[in-house]
Amino acid sequence: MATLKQVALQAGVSPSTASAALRGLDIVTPQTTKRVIQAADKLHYTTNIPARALQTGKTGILSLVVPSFDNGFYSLLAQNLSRAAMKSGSSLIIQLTDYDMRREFNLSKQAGLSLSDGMIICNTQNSAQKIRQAVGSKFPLVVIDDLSGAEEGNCDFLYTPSRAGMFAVVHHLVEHHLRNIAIVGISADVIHNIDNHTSDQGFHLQASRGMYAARALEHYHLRHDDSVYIHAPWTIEAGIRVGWEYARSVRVNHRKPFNAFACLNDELALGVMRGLQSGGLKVPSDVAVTGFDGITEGSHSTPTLTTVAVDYAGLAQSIMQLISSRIAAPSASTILPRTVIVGFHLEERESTLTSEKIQVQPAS
Amino acid sequence: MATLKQVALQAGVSPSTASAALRGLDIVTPQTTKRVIQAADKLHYTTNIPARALQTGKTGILSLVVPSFDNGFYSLLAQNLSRAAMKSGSSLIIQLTDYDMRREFNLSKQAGLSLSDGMIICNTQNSAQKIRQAVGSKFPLVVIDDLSGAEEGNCDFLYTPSRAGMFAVVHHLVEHHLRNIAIVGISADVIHNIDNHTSDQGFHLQASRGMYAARALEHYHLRHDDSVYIHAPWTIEAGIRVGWEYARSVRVNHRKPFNAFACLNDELALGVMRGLQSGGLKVPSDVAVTGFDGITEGSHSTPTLTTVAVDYAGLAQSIMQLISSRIAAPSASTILPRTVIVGFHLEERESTLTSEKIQVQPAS
DNA sequence: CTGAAAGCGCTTACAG
DNA sequence: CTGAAAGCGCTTACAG
Repeated sequence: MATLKQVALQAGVSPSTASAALRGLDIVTPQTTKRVIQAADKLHYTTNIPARALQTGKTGILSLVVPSFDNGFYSLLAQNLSRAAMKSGSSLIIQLTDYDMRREFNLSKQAGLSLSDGMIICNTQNSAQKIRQAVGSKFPLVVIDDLSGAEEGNCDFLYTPSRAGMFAVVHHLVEHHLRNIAIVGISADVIHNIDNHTSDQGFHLQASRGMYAARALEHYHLRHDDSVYIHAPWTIEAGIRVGWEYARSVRVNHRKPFNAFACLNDELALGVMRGLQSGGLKVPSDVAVTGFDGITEGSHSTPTLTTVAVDYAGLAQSIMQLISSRIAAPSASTILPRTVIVGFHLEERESTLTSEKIQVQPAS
Repeated sequence: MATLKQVALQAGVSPSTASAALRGLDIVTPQTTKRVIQAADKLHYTTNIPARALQTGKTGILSLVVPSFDNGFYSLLAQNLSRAAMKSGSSLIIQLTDYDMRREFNLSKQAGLSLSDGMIICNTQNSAQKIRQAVGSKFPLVVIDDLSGAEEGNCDFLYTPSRAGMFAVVHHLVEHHLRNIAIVGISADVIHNIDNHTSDQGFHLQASRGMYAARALEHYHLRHDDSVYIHAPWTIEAGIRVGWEYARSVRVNHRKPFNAFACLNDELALGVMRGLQSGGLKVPSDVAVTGFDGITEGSHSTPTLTTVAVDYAGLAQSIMQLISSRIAAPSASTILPRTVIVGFHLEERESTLTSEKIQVQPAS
């Protein structure tokens, strides 16, 4: 490995000049710059990152902390962020918490160390405030779907489009005459208590997405008594159970209380479809199903899944902007916390495909 | 951020002693060690990685280069490797090539630089030899399912269990009376020419897995004329097309030439099932389907997919062993190239579930 | 515009 | 067993 010193020697300049030339500083003559670059090429020089990092304090590495890749949301996030990082010349270290509180905390702590310039985290076990403690007060930090909802911790917040997304889903269902909608992934209890103790309990995403679903039902004058909310963890397994149970109750009672299941994420929706089908119900003709996230699996399932497809490229881009600006900022300056809500589009697929579609006039 | 110097001062020793103490070298008195550790704790000291790296040449970072996370194989690999790396105190940088040759080459080059201690790559566009060129001759390198099959490049090779896996699949199908087996994902041409120009064309995995499938058919005295091999890229989309086409031909000709489709990877298998079903055929009663890889989607599909489930934890562990030993080795010493074939088990699921199962005596 | 000097925070011989 | 010195490969003020 050639060093800067060798390059400087080869080019007949001092290391300082070589350094400036290679970084394209315009305080150096075009000619010398050229000479230096040629020398560098000849020697296959590449700057030693740790050495530069030691001096500048910047490694060009970003940390991404997510619970797991089992949920397609996180692997899409990782994939898009990895691309975006590469484009801006950074590398991405990806660490998994496996939904473990201590590991989440420790990984944050590590990230705040000397290795990376900033961290993006999908924290599921510790509040943003706690994460901030772990990384240190000045460390660039982006929190995705903040679990506390408190937006404390002096970092940048990024949210999936729960409000607009759930409204779009309900609008879409109503357009298709599907007016008996169950909301899967939230209990009526939580909906009722949302205003009392919103955010201090660590499942803000679930609660807020559920709440917006409830608001959307009201908005379109749909049934929204307690029986409409079906509690379930946001996993495929839980979804299967919900679908299966419902199918069983239909068989027993000879009644179909719902014609659509709006699930609060895709995993759940995928499970629900499977459960319904193995229970003998047809999707969408007996019951339509919708998801939220736009994970890849939903485009390959049988039937394919109508869902709120998050704009992952945009998500990654926003993250890079937020974090880059903090990394670039002189440490003295304070950028105030910012909040970004990601874009989406409603991906209409087979799971809500009914023959007729009507034009809906939303209630004012 | 506290520095080693400050810790030393606090503990009343020299930086060199503090350094040795913190690294647990036994050349330092237990008492002083203890004092140093206490001082470090008190000051929340953590060693500056770039500074250490500058000195030692080791960053504790490993690079993983994969094409994309769209194929569940790569995200499972990443997930398991990330865990394994964490366990041994390293971090994992994950980079995506998007199946682009230049990017694959450039990322390898970067990895060989000063940032990471070693690289694990699923190269799909450049031969191992080319990758070796990019990273430099001494850089620790593990190649997964080497695309050239030439095993040149002086690195460690890791393979998925194509031979044993395909034999297990065919054995399983035969046990279930499914003796008319199509192999999906390889053309008869390649099978015929396998011995002539095995490996020089950059799709060794496809060719060798296909070849072992062919051998397995022969072994069990099954039909293995050309019509049995169905060419298709290893993607869901291609699989859908294959399944759909077959269903159509069955409708037209009123004949079912196959009762099982053994697909060379899971993506393909998932697509085939979908294509068959939307073409009106039932899986497994009309045609059984098997995959290869054991990606998560196969446990959630309808029906769930019988597949060769690779031992991902073992895979990750093997990789860590291979690469750690090279990193630890004094640069003078040369470790000869090693080859590891990963373990697996045949995951029997619904896609091959038939009522009866027979005991097979493999042909000798 | 260019170069000599200092230093980032560690580890590694080498004396004592 | 411990410490003073040198140095890893850069960049950053500061003179010229």
